[in-house]
Amino acid sequence: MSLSGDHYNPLIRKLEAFSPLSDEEKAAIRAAPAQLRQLGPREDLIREDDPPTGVNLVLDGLAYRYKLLPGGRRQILSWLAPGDLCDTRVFILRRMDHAIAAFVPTRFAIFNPDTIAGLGRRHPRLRRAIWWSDLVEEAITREWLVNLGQRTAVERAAHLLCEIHYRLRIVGLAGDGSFTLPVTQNELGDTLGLSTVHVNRTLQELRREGLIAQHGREIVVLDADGLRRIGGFNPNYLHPDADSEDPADDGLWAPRPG
Amino acid sequence: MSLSGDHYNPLIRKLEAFSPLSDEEKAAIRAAPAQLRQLGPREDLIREDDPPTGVNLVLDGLAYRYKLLPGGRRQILSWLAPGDLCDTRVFILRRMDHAIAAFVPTRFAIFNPDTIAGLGRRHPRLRRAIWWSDLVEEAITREWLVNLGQRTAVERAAHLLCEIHYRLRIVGLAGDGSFTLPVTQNELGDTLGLSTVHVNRTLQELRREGLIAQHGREIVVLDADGLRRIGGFNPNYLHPDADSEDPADDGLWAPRPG
DNA sequence: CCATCGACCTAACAAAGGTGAATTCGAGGC
DNA sequence: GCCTCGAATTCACCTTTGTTAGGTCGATGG
Repeated sequence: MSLSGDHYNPLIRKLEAFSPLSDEEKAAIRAAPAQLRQLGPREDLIREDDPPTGVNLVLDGLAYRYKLLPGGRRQILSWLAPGDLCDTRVFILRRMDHAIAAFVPTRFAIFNPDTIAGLGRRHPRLRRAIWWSDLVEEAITREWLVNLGQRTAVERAAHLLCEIHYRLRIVGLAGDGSFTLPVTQNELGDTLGLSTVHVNRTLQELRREGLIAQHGREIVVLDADGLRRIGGFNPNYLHPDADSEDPADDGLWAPRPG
Repeated sequence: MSLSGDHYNPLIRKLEAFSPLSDEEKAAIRAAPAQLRQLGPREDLIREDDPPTGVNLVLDGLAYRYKLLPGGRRQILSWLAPGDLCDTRVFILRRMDHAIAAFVPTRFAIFNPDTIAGLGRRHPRLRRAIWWSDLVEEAITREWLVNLGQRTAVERAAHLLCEIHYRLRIVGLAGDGSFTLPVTQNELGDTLGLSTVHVNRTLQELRREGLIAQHGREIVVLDADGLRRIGGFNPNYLHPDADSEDPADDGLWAPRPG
């Protein structure tokens, strides 16, 4: 398949948060051949020690990277939202050092690394945008390290909610006031390095303070500023800035004429 | 300057852990023009919000990435050892989302991004090796997330010691039995997400269990297996495997003939 | 209607780790 | 040899978070 039939392509939406794309660039993305893979809830896309397969793009749903430890412990390393393009270079490695799975039914487009390479080669602005999305993923991981290392339970939870709300808004999956958080408290705990019981206490505190309300799996943000303040959330690490360079001048890592 | 005068180039040593390099490839690295920067202890190379400058290579000493939080909290995000090539693509971003500083007097070679791009363009095997070192840095950050999220203080410390010992050995800066850990307990705490007092208790426990001994800043590994077991250290995430691909066949992201 | 199952929630208690304030140690400078 | 200073160490106490165990609720299926 290719993505050409998709009325709505979340990758385009995501990359345009960095740099506007021409019709030709968008068409190139839509025309890129990909394999479609549909996962049910809690199903693995790829496991630790498996050889990497391709470049994964989340189309809808919600996925996560994780690592298991002896004793049944699990750390969730990142959340992958629609529009997130994962592992653009991981084919270099012999095997995965972590696994990827879906929280809820999730569709992936799986590209051959050559396909992504070709897009970058033919469209310098796409190459820059893809690198930007790689760099943002790395920055998110670092910020999560800050979260686990320095923040209290309430701060961690508030920070995560701000980040997810922000990321979902970029791809049009959340409004200003609310969003869907399709994960259990146990999964939140494995994300935040907290026990399920303490996640429960922590969410209660956020509700008691009037920062959020929950209706099922819908999170209503009652006090966005307060949530940001508690979590110490500063979106700079998501690098929302529009691209500043003229891509025509950008020959980095690209073939040189002659 | 270039690195040509350096009798010993830690980048070559590091990259050869992935893939053996030809004399021509090594010569290309040595000939790459770079700016030398020498930092004193606790001095910053670059601060959060600064625009990225270039691609940084640690030549000797020991450096770290970190992020500050209100209230004087600090999380150290990674340690940068000699041979670590940092931020090969960060020039894409407008500003740094974290800072880099030195633990001890440290020398850096700072490359123009174009220089690194050129190396990769002309030497496919170098490009692969540099990507590998990027991917390993990302994997280390993920493993640190596991460390902070799931492991107890003693486990965290043991894991960090195993990792650092391993990484220093790769570049010939440690033998099997001991290595230098030139950081204070306060800095260890900001790395491990622990208070200084608790780092002290934790190191005492590792000594009491006969796993390590300390002579000043020298760590003597008395029971390497025990330390690995306690820390749950599995070096797979450092991807020590030699490269398996024939670089001649590797045209990914590279200019295509014709 | 009833049984089942997963998720959410609660409570009592235990353990890990943080805090603030000394005190000791050790290397370098005089 | 003595002083100084940062780092390591110790202590008493406290807070946060984990653990174990149970209970409630709602959706699903027989």
